[in-house]
Amino acid sequence: MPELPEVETVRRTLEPHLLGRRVREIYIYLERIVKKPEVAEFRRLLVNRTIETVDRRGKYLLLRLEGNYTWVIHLRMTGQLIHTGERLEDRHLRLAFLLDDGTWLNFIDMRTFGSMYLLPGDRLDEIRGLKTMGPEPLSSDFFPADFHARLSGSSRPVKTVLLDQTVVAGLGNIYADEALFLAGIHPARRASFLSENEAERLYRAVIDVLRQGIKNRGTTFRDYVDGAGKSGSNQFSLSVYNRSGQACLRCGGEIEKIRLGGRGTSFCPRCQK
DNA sequence: TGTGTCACCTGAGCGC
DNA sequence: TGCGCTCAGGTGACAC
Repeated sequence: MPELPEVETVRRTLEPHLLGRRVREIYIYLERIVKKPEVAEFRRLLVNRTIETVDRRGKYLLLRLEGNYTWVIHLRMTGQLIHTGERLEDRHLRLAFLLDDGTWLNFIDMRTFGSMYLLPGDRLDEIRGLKTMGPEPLSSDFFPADFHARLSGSSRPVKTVLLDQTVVAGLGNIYADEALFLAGIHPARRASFLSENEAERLYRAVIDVLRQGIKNRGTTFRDYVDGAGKSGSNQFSLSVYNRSGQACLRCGGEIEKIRLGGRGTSFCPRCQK
């Protein structure tokens, strides 16, 4: 599932192919992927506009276009954005963009949760997820004290709080479980009960697991591929996620799986207190 | 206002 | 072999 490291890897692999390019034609096979504006206006605004930057905020890709427009893409659960020489033949191809150099940007999404927007740069606040998004965990304005304060303000389980994009941007189920294991914190602990020391351990762990995920070019269990269609390798470096019933790599105890906030949550009951 | 639950979706895996 | 059920999870909407 695309979380921050996966979206960042997609961004990095697409950037050299998209910078300075213009969309020549758009093929839309599933209109509801386009959330704003109306499909006809989306098409009119996007065609022949030069892509000036390829950025990321949390799990959103932000393609800045000439004329101060931003093309916003969220991959949600199974979205793939793949640059190719030919249009891909795939039953889950939802949109295809022919670029001015004759190459293609394919948007494949099996479960069709993905979303696209095209808005003037000063109207990005119309996307609620962007407007309310918390600090970027790999940026210089993410501080332990602020992170602790955000945790302290919630009585929810700490795992649930880590998934809240208004608290910290970009974490999903995989990296939240991994960060909690690295920090030695039980996922069901009330966030507001974490000590300053524990919050700082978790802060470091969040940064570490995200950096490792980027270094390994993302985690591929089934659907995720980068902008070139290649799988990541971080699934071979995970400690707890998708390892329930197996031995903990640290203590040898059995990894357990519970549900928190409706999400499967893997952890080591011996190592995480 | 904070929190929990559900719907959106499709395919894989499982039991019968 | 085929059917039905459950599970996977990011986010917004809704209820309390």
